Amino acid sequence: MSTPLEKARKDPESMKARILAVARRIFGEYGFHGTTTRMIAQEVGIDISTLHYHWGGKKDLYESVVVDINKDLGQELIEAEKAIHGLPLAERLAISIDMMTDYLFANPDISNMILFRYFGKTRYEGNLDFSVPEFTADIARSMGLARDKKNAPPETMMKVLAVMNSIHAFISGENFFCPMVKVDRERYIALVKETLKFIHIPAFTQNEAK
Amino acid sequence: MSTPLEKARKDPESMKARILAVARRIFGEYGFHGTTTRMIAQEVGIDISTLHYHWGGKKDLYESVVVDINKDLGQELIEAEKAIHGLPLAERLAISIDMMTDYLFANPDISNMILFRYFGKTRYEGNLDFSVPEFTADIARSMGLARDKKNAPPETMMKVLAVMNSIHAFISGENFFCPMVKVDRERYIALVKETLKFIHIPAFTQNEAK
DNA sequence: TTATTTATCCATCAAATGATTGAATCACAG
DNA sequence: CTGTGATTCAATCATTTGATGGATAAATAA
Repeated sequence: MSTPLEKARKDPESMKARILAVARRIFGEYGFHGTTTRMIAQEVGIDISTLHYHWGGKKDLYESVVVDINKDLGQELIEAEKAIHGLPLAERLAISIDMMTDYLFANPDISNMILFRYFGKTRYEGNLDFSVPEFTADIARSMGLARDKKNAPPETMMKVLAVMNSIHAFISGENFFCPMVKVDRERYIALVKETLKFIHIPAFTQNEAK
Repeated sequence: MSTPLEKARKDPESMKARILAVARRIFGEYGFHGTTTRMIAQEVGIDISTLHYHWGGKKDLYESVVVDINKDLGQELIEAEKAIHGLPLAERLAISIDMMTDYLFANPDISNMILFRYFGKTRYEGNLDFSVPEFTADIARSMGLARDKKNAPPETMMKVLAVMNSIHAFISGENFFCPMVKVDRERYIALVKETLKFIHIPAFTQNEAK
C-alpha cells in the first residue's frame, strides 16, 4: 500500500511528482490563496483537469505539499544531527547553520511554506500542520539544550525558534534582502551564514561558560 | 490639499478610517490574495460598494494600508531613537527591543504586513513598497553601527535585518508559537523580550569589546 | 423649504477560479 | 490486432470575487 504522495516521491519523473514539485514552488511563492490551480498546471505544461485527476482538489494538493516538505525537512535535520554528534556547542551551531543554510537555499520552498504557515491564516478549515513543534523539540535536545524532547522548557524552545526563524527569514527573504544590501546571490548566501553565526554563537556559548 | 489617507488618519471615527483599520488587520492576517473586499466590508459592517466608494479598488486600499503602516512604523522608530540617544550599545539594544516589542505586539498588523511583503509574492503589478531599506539604514546609524545612513556596509545591514526579522517573527508568529511553547499571551510577550535580548545583546557587545 | 452634494445599500455584471464531464488518446496485456 | 484501463484535454459548470449602476437616504447649502 502506498499513498499517491509516496508514489510521487519514488518516481520524480512521473506526472504526479512533476505537479507536486511545481506546486511546492508556487504555493511557497504565492501562498495558498495567491496560487491558482491554473498557475500550477500552466507551469507544468498540462491541463487543469489533469492536475485534478492526479491530486484531487487544490486543498488536497496543498496538504500533500505540506507532508512532502515535512518529510524532506525531517530527514535533513537527521542528517544535521549526525554531523554534529559529540562536538562542542559552538561547533554544533556553526555546522548546523552551514548545513541548514545550504540545504534551505537549495530548497527555498521549505522556508517559504513554513513561514506562510507561521505568519498567515488560510481561509479554509484545514487541520493539517507542519511538524515544527516536534522538530523544534528535537533540535533543542540535539543541541544539548534539553535532556529529552518531552522536557524542553519554554525558554529553550524560544531560543531554538529564534535560530530557526532567522534562518528561514534570510532564505525566504532573498528576493527582498538581496537587492536591498546590493550583493549578488553568492555573496548573499555567504553573508547569511556569516551573520547567523555572528548573531547566534555568542549568545549560546557565553551562557554555556556561566 | 489632503489625500484620502491623510483624512482617514486625522479622524479615526470616519468611515474611511474604520475601513482602513479593518483592512490593515485582515490584509495582515490573510495576505493580499487571501483577503476579499467582502471580508473587510462585513467586518466593518458595511456594503462592499461603500468600501469601493471610499477607497476605490482593492489594490488602492491595500496600497493605502502600506503607506499607513510605513508612517506608523517610521514614527515609532523615531521615538525609539530618542529614547536610546547617547546610551551605551547594550542598553540601546535592550531598550529598543523592549520598545519595539511592546509597540509591535500592540500593532501586529505592521509585522504581519511586512513579513507578507518579505516572503510572499503578489500576483499584481504593484510597485509600491515598504520603507524597510531606509528604516534599516536608519537603525544601523542609530545603533552606532554605521557612520551615516548612506554608508552602511552589507554586513551591518544584514545584522540589523537579523534583529528586526527576529522581532517581527515572534510578533507575527504568536498564534503559532504561543500554543507551541504552552504559555499564555502575557508570558509569551515576556519570553519574547527575554529571548531577543539573550540572542542579540551578546553578539553586538562581544564584538564591541574587540 | 428646496436643492445639491455626500454617503449608503441593493441588485447585478464580468472575470477569475475550483471543479467536473465526456470524448479522445495512449499503454500494454492478452 | 483487440480490448481494457490509465491518462490527457477541450468544453463547460457553479461559485467566488472585484467592481459598477442606480435608487435611496442623510447631510449640507441655498
